[in-house]
Amino acid sequence: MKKLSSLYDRSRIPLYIQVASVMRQRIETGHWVEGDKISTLEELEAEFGVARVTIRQAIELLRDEGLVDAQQGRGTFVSGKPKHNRWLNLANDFETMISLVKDNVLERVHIEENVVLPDLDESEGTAAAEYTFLRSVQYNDGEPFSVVNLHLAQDLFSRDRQRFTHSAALPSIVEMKDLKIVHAHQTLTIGVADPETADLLKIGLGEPTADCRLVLVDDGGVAIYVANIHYHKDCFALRVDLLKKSPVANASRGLETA
Amino acid sequence: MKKLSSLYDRSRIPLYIQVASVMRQRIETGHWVEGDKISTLEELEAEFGVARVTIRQAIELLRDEGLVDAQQGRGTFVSGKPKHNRWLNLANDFETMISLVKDNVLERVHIEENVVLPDLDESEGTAAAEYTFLRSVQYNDGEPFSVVNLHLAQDLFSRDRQRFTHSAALPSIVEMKDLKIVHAHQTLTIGVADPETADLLKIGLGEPTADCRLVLVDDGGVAIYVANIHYHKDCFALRVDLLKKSPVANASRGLETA
DNA sequence: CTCAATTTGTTCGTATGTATG
DNA sequence: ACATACATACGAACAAATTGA
Repeated sequence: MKKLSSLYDRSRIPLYIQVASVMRQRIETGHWVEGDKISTLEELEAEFGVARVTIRQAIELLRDEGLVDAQQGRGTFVSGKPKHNRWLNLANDFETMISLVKDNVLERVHIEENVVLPDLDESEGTAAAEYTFLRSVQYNDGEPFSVVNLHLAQDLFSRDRQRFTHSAALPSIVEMKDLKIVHAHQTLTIGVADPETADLLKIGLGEPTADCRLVLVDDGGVAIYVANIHYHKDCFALRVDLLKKSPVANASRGLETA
Repeated sequence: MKKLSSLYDRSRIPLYIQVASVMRQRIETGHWVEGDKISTLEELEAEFGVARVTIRQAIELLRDEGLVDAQQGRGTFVSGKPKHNRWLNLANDFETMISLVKDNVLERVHIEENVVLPDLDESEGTAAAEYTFLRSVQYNDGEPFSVVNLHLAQDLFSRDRQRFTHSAALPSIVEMKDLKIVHAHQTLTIGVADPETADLLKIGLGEPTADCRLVLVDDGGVAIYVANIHYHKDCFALRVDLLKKSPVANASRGLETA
């Protein structure tokens, strides 16, 4: 039998899904424009190095999503763009971050007091004795776009249980005048959704997410705020202005990037 | 439990791969520590709500990766962490970026002169009449970690063909004293690998990548440098210092470089 | 209008992969 | 380990719709 394509060997994800992903991206990025006739099955067959039926399966997927319209004898045409909600969620400075977070609609799904920090940090301060673990889901237009797993120093949480329980923690923290944040940083990576995250974000298990680790350290060198945030990959974009030293002026939500 | 069965509906990725992803993540995050005996097949079976054989298939995958060691009659033990090479490739300011790029080992895989910019930009300057398209792969330790698709204004390229052909473009550009960059920004999203990118990065078709669009605009408002960079998801991390050097004193928001 | 070329749609047979019990 | 069911992928052939010479 013919070997499966070499690309397929590298990831065991079904071929037709891989192909569909690529075609979907081409539509999204405008490489294939709406109304255009895309390559014929034979061309695609050759380009991707897969069987005709496999291409058809991929097109079938896109058709179900309303992205293409295949007409016998004529060709396959792009019939729409995937609605992508790219919100600029992340900020490059503390001020912007606070202002963004303040308006977030969130739902606390889990709270557990008096826990220890599970994964000790490397060089981002020392751990407090006890933390409160808070998991929340952030919504935009009723759709979940991120899951926040926050370890908040227990003594901080105890100071205003009510507020920390029902609203975003960050604004509450900055309002504590006696508290000095001497260090704050974000590290962004790409991860995969575990069962809980997948469930909360309504995505598939193992699908990619933008993972952001946000740590605040006080003047005692203690990591008082350790958050692991998983963003839905389609609801995430980060814009960095490379020349301006001042905060980016993009405080508005719902801003399109493409 | 059929909790996972419903998750499975959302992503047609084979179940045992999804399960393996989760287990891999547990090892990576330290939820399962090296040397530990992980849950028995029966427990996992119950937790994930899948058949015993499916769990075994997942464990088989992890065993091939050297992450676990299954011993008949004893149990399955964590035998190692996935080695991930997380290099901090991206920068938040222009100077840092240049210094990072300068040392990059890259291989030009494709050059095409006198092309037009394919996807016109939204609000990031006007397009030049003609561009040179350069595709290169960046290596670290012999492993490819990013693919750069660059559209460079044709007149710039013509000024030093030799150099642009064989080394990174960014340093060459900043050295042109008569050229004024008035705007530079990066936008980061999560995308999927198309056939060429997958081939060059040695990953599977449709696997997630960190996509970075980098645009430089000169004092004429022309986008002279438009790059779409695809980073291997495991070779990518972006660290943002939220307090450092950023004027937290919100008053100082002047200093326009235009 | 017919013919031929093009292009999508359908079906068959076969092999292998996935998942259950 | 086995039996079963269904999904995935291939190649090839054929059917049906469209287009234009």
